[in-house]
Amino acid sequence: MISSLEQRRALLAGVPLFATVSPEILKELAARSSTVQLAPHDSLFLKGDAGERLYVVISGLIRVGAVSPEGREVTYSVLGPGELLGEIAVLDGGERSADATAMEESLLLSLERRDILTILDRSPAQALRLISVLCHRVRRADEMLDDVVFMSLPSRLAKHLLKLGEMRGSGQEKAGPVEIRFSQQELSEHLAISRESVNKVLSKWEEAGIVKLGRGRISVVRVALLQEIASPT
Amino acid sequence: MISSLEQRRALLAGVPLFATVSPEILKELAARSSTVQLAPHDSLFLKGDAGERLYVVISGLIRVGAVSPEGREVTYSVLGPGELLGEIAVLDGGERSADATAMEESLLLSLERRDILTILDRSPAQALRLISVLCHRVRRADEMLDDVVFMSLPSRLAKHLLKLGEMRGSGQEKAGPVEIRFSQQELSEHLAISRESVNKVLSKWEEAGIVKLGRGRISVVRVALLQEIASPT
DNA sequence: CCTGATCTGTGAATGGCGTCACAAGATTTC
DNA sequence: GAAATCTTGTGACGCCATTCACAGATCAGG
Repeated sequence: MISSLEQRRALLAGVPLFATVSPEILKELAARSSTVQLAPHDSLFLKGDAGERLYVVISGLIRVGAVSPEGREVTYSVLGPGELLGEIAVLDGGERSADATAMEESLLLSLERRDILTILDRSPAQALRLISVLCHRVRRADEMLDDVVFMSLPSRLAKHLLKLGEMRGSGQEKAGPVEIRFSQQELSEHLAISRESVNKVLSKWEEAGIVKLGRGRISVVRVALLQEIASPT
Repeated sequence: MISSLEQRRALLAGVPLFATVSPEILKELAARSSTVQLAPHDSLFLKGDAGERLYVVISGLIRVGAVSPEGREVTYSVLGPGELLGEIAVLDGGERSADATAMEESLLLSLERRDILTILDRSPAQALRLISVLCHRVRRADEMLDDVVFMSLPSRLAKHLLKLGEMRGSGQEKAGPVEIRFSQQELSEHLAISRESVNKVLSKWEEAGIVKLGRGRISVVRVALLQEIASPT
């Protein structure tokens, strides 16, 4: 558990967004920050909530998405260590624009809206950094739309697996096959496709020797082949 | 044609983004701005271009989207008078993230990247305004994704027609049926669905008395019914 | 160790939507 | 005014993915 102020300061300093913040302010920010720990499937906030806090992912994976009236889900993005979360509502003062849920054990730092606004107000350089984070969000959202509209189901699944692989793999490197620790049910929810379809595609891939399947686990044996499938062709 | 400096200043002043800019700066901005006139189907820029200019729509409609390798299209958004265009590349210095094309005769004001950056650097208030424009973009992109994933083809078409109707209708009010002046071919491209499907749905609606069809034209007779179809249910 | 709950694996039926193939009116062009 | 080009209208066909309906495997807890 992270409680030491110095630890929190160091974590904030490592976040790209705060790279240009002066040491004094960073220290103050760290002092005003708090931590949130989430177990898998815990919800951080729901679409429509009031949003007074902004989060930085320290460790773990957070899924940002929404649920349709009928209960189907979309995923807008999957965020990992160092990434910002919940900015939209904090910055424009509106409701949460999406649900945020932990995909695994996760630790976040949280900052208050007014602290953020104070910093932005004092430092144009800081505002510009935030602007570029937001630009990145827009680009990513557009890309997501491309994927859903243009790519086949197998391609989208392949791309998702590769992304999950590299997000969790960051640190342990290319030691052997990439392990994805999600059930087929979860994968299908991430991508808004049916569980059965996921299974059929994965089974084919297993036959082809691209992956190995286990309960709640997928080992990607031939990464290059998956990349081929994931590419638009 | 708009060439007078005073006219350009007035136009800029009307854009929400520049509402808090001081009169002197606004005047300078106006002096450094230029205008672009586009005929229907003219391209303003393409995805991948270098983006040194930001645009404000004065009149007309601009479609922002992309084309897949196979030639299919997605639409990220449709922008009308007062809206900003091309911010992403200008702000983060990257390539154009999408294609921008005029859907009808359109007039734009254009500003240079460095002029924008100067303003942002001088005024945190201005940066905050821009941040909220970007937040809006993200929300809209997410909504678009919802629509594509959750809504049926007829619902999406209905929603699109309603949107086009209100974007062009702004000014002429609810005088009689709403007229949409696009061919079924164009509508199908906007929504990344086939022309034939568009036709079949529209034909059903015509039978039901919801719309009246003509060459290159759709009159929405019963707006309320369309709204019903467009709602998620 | 037994019982539910959670996964995975499949096959059959269904349906939405794209593709293909035309046909025929409307517009433009020369 | 004849030809070429757009546009709308429709039916046939097929694919892809969802839904439904099970069955076996594995795991968690009383």
